[in-house]
Amino acid sequence: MEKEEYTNLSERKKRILISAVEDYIQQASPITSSAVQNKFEEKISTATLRNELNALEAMGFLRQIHTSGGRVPTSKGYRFYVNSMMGDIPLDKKALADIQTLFNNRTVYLGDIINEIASVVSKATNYPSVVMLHGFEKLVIKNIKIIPLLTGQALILIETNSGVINNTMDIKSTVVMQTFTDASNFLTQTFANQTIASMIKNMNEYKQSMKKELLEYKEIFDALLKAFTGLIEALENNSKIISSGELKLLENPEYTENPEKAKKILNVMHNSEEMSQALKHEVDEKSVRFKIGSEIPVEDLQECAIATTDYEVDGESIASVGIIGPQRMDYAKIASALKFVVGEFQNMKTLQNNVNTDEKNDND
Amino acid sequence: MEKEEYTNLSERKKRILISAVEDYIQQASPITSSAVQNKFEEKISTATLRNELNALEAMGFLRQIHTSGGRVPTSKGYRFYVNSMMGDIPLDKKALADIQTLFNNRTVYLGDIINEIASVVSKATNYPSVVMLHGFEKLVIKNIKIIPLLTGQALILIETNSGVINNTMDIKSTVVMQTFTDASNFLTQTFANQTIASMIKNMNEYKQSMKKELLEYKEIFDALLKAFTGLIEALENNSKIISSGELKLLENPEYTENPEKAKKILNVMHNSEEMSQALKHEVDEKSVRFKIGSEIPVEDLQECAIATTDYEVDGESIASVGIIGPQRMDYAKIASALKFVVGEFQNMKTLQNNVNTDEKNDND
DNA sequence: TATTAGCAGTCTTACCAAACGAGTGCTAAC
DNA sequence: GTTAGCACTCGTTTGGTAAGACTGCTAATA
Repeated sequence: MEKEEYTNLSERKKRILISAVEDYIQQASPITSSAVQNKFEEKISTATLRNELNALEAMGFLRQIHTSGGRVPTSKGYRFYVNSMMGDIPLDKKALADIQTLFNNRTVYLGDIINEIASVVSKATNYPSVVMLHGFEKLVIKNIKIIPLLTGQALILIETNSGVINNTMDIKSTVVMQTFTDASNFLTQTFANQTIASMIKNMNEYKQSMKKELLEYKEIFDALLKAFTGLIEALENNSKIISSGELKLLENPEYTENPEKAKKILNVMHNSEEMSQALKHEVDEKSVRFKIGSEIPVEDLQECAIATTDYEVDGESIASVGIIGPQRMDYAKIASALKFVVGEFQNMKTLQNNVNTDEKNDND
Repeated sequence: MEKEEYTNLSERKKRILISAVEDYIQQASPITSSAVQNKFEEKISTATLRNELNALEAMGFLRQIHTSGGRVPTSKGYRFYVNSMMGDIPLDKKALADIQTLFNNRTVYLGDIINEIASVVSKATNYPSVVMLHGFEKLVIKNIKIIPLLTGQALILIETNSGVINNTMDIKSTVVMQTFTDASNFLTQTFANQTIASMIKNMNEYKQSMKKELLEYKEIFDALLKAFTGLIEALENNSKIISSGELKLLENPEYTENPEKAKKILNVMHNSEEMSQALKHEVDEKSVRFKIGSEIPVEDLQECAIATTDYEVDGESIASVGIIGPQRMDYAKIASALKFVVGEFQNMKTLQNNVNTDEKNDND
């Protein structure tokens, strides 16, 4: 349907529309016929441009706020611009080099990695970023270690194919050290190369059919199970949104002039229900996807645009990574930055996993 | 000097000033003679109040923006109010109960604890919070564990008297498992009950004088030393500010009407040099300290007020915890919330440390 | 001497009208 | 199909006025 409408557009109309949208993205003030004239490569009068802009408005790509005030792109206008740009993503070497300085690749914990993704994405795009972990259970377990602390707690470390997950459990002081080592080995042997989801599913079964000599692990199993179901519940309920750079919204005139709008958006950003709606997308081939204005199924974001991509590990999507900004955003730059940053994180993980992925388990 | 000036104030002037400041804190609009009249317990005419307010203005406690527009407290006015209030901090049971729901006491890592303090303080006070770690090296080491991961890195876990510090180091794949266990035990035996500072100082010496049979630890020592000096440098340079709830600034009319001001403040909040200046204070007995307006030695914060307190472990101040807001803030409520929240964190730590602090080291 | 009523003076805010100007739509000519 | 030119629209700025909120001051009062 979109495609058909676009065929109505003459080549020149297309170029004019692109010029117009680009002008608005840069200037943040309504597009006038003379502004387009300055930007446009061919010699063409403002009167002709007015005719063309008028036609584009009639087709729904542009919109006038008031008669004498220039035009502004509609969501449809931005959508056309984005579709026409998506082929050639500019990879500005200088910019990529700048982004590279933002990385800190000493993180091993999944939580830290997610935070770091959010932080780097926001810095690289200059917009608030959001990361939602949705594929936590799909992570593949590589190694499990239970490490007792002096405080009466124990640290549960689960190495996965995407970083280390950690949680704590309370322990009885009667449990002796050897038990933890044995339990770690047993857990690793039992669950290695399973997903978190299947570990949780199987753990109950194992516990039932447990032989006598392993009964001492029961306490640990129980605590572990509790810790993990708790973690997953927490992720599914509230805390699964990680965001960064909220303040960058205030760098854009549309929000400094109207802080109420910014507040609304930032509120939605912390509502996991709505953000989940906003970030959701059909499976398709594109690595970076845009939702523009009315395309976003969340009331308070319909004046915004959202760019999203997936953080994938071993081909599985673990998290959605996105940024939120005004519709007037630099789509090309954002697409390339987002793609690059998330790609780098994926590469980092892949490299690390290859280091000694086939080394045998060594918990003792 | 302050005290002397205050003695010039009649009892009634003091009460009027307190009424006036309170009114402004609640209403956020200039104090008028009739507003004070409504608030004031005694029957007193607006004309008399005008005389009194005029006198208070002459003494520098209040200030008029323009002739016909009511008055606003000066920094000195707020200071008087704060000093006169500091005796009786109200402990609203309901509010404290609300705050208590914000705690999540399953954190074991120092970094997470610091983040959590920032987060809870901000939620409890409704202002942006800042935590600066300044006493990292004063932490006392309890236990050291080096845990190899499958990715060719090793996790360094240092249990201290205030949570676990973690860092990573790269390892050669030739190092065998037993070495890590032995090294952990050796490190713990060597450095337990020393501070981080003295560990770093002594580590080099130990390395020099190391016996032959311990030479295999050298690699680990080197990596460890590198990891730790790196961590400390990072803390001392840039990343030592943890903040939370920046957006809450926009809930106050002084900043929604003037987002530029908010941006300025938020910028300063991420400048460790300036924040360090702003949070610094003389050693004194007070648990919560206020700096008001001109008392803050940072240009861009001179329209603000800052409340700070120390996060202490075993009597040593580890971090400064503070909030930033307009001078028109609810000082009493903030003092009690800040004191309560940080106090709870301190208690939590103390309890945990007491659980099995005298249990012997158990790394194998 | 302290308090108060009353009033004049000051300054802000709201409102309105006029002038301005940026930008459009339309028409007529090319 | 393109363009120059002009009338028109509508937001923005400016200036000027009226209303309202407070204050400072003065003079009367207890």
